[in-house]
Amino acid sequence: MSFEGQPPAKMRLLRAAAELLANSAGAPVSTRQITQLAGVSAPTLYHHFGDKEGLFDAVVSAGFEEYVAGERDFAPSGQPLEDIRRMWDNHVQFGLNQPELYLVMFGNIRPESRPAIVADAEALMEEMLNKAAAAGQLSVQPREAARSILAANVGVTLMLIAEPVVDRNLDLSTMTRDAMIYAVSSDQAEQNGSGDSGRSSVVVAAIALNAALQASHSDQLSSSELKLFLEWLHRISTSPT
Amino acid sequence: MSFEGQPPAKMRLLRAAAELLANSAGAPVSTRQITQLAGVSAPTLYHHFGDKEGLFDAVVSAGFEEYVAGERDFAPSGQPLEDIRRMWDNHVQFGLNQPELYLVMFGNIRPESRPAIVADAEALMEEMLNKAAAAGQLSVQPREAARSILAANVGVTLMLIAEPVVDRNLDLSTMTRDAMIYAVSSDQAEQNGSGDSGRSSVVVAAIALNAALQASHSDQLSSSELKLFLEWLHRISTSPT
DNA sequence: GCAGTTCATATAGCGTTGCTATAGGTGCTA
DNA sequence: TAGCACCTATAGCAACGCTATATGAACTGC
Repeated sequence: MSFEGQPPAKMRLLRAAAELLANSAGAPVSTRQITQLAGVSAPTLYHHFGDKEGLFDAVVSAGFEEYVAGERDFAPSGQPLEDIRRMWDNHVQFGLNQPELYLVMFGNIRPESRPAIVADAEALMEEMLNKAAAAGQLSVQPREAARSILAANVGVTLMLIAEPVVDRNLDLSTMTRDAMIYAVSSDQAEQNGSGDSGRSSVVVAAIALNAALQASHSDQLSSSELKLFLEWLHRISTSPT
Repeated sequence: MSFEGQPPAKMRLLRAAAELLANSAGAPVSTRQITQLAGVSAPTLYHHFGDKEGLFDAVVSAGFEEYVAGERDFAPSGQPLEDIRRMWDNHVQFGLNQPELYLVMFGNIRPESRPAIVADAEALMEEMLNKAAAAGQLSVQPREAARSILAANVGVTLMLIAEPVVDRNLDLSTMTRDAMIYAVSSDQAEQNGSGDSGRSSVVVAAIALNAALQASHSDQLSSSELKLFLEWLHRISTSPT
């Protein structure tokens, strides 16, 4: 997190607050700790930031801008939905790397003090989804999809933060992520991310197709063909992960 | 919120805390306010609840147990997925009715102080999902689905709480809810509401499986089997709507 | 080169917070 | 009635967020 370009005391306050917040492990961070670490007196803090929350907002803004900047640096992959997956994962990683910052941002949001950051995050997500919509891959409004996906993203990240580090399981994130994208995209063949989630997506798709075939009395295959088809389907569905 | 059966001072503390918390509009509630309203002195609070957070936990527990009780009173509709929708809506409504309580429960959860309530909520959701799984309507493990849905549910509720009351739009909740259930359920023709995808679920599933197979290099079928399998898949995928 | 203004920082301390060391009362069982 | 838990109160500590006030430095206009 860099705070260049700020007057020295202001910058040192930001740095001190960020550092203490990052290492506080849930304990509240006091203004006295911050001003002491910054080598500065109390009124300086209030001169620059108004109050404690103002300082924290500034820290969060800086952190979030960095996150957004990193987000934008991704070369678009040409697959908007893939970009959105990467965005989701980045969001989760940001939260897990800086849980205190994240809790300040998304854990304590209230109507009267809603950080503009939430709106920024929504806008960023919407921007990505616009590309997906332009490519005909979206079945709902980009704005609504963005809000929906972001809400789920926040919920998942908070849940993961709340879990003891040892049994944090990112499958929760992957699964929810894909569920949201799946539900929002029109071209569901786009699904299944590259890499390690590929196989389990095959299984899911096979399960879905299996169930769909059972219910639909499709007549595209003869009964003998169908029998063999279902057998293969079963073999795929029960393949080891 | 009822606290019957408690010793008088303890009960009055719980009631006072609940009332102040409900009307605090985001402002922090002090132990002095609570003890004064309860007509009790400070040490009494600490005797019964250990510390402030202990008291808040107790308030939250009582509120949540009431919510759970109401949840269980629903006569099962026979359509598990419909019950889950109702459960989701109830959760959101609970959060919007008691935002302060809700933020204490889900907004500030940390590994070292994770309320057992989250686990309870997960268990409750899982219980419902088990019925769906028994009815063959689930394409993923009930436990994972429960965690995933609950995470999204929490995220949506927090987002709605963060919004000014005037432009709160429950469509965010409905859409995310249906997206999660849609993605988690096996029988996607079962979906109501936005079933406007046009294509039959068989086709969608076949397309999905096709794409998934292309990307995953599955070795569950021999190359000749796979060739025929894909051909059939293609035939299903291109069947007339 | 100097007065006026503005910005940045410091000393000291106010009121409130969460919490506790200590002790007194109350009602039960023996 | 003695003893013993349990519950509650008085008084006060250390830490908190924050501010009234004052001092120094840097720039501005003449």
